[in-house]
Amino acid sequence: MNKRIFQLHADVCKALAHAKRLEIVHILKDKEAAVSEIVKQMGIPKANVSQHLALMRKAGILNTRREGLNVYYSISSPKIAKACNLMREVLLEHHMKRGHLLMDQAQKEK
Amino acid sequence: MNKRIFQLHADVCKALAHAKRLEIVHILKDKEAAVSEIVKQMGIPKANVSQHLALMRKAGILNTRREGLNVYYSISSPKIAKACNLMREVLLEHHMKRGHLLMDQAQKEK
DNA sequence: ATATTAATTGCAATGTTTCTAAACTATGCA
DNA sequence: TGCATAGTTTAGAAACATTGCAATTAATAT
Repeated sequence: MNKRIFQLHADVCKALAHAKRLEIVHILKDKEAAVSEIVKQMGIPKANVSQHLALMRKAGILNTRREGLNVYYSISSPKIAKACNLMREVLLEHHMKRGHLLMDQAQKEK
Repeated sequence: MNKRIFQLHADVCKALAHAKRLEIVHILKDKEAAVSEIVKQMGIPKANVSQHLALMRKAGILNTRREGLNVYYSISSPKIAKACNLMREVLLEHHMKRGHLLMDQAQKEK
């Protein structure tokens, strides 16, 4: 196995390895959205959203298209959504097994 | 959608987001291996391998078992291997499409 | 031209990750 | 016990990532 492939693969993983970016992927999972729409749904500064979008675009995860004032982002491959779902299943398996009841923990915060 | 789930998901992604860790996952993909076996295959310091293994174990990606002097690591869920394969396909699609011929680049190095 | 709205970029501050080297723990055996 | 082998942990330095804020670019309309 070629070590360069592991590095490229790691770059894709890194691009997904952030809660806000996974939230963006979730927002885009079945329809494109303009930056301002994503900002509205996430409630964080536009500059920060833009930075995360640029990073994922650079990693080949998102595509972009301008229409007038708006820039629309979309997921570039359905396989990314599938990979995300598989990983979510893994984490649910593990955290449920260990008695980490996600819903209970969720109630302790914002 | 609960924001905590995105954080947990990001934690799993982070645990995979490193070339050496993906190489370890590849080594373990269909059989367990002792630390010294992984060290031999990778050619990097044992302490460093141990750190990466501990990180993935903490993230729930690897399981561990001691037998005498040796500690054997294995992948805890086949879904992780599947998720890795999907992601690898995505990266191959994207890099091939763009004329980044991986094999050519590979010949320039070790 | 100027103004307006949408989005991106540069930069500094802060926090996180990775690595090496050395110290340490665990097991087995003479 | 003492010693060797296998693994882990710690400490500290360097590299990298994240964020907010201000400045900037882009498109459009007046």
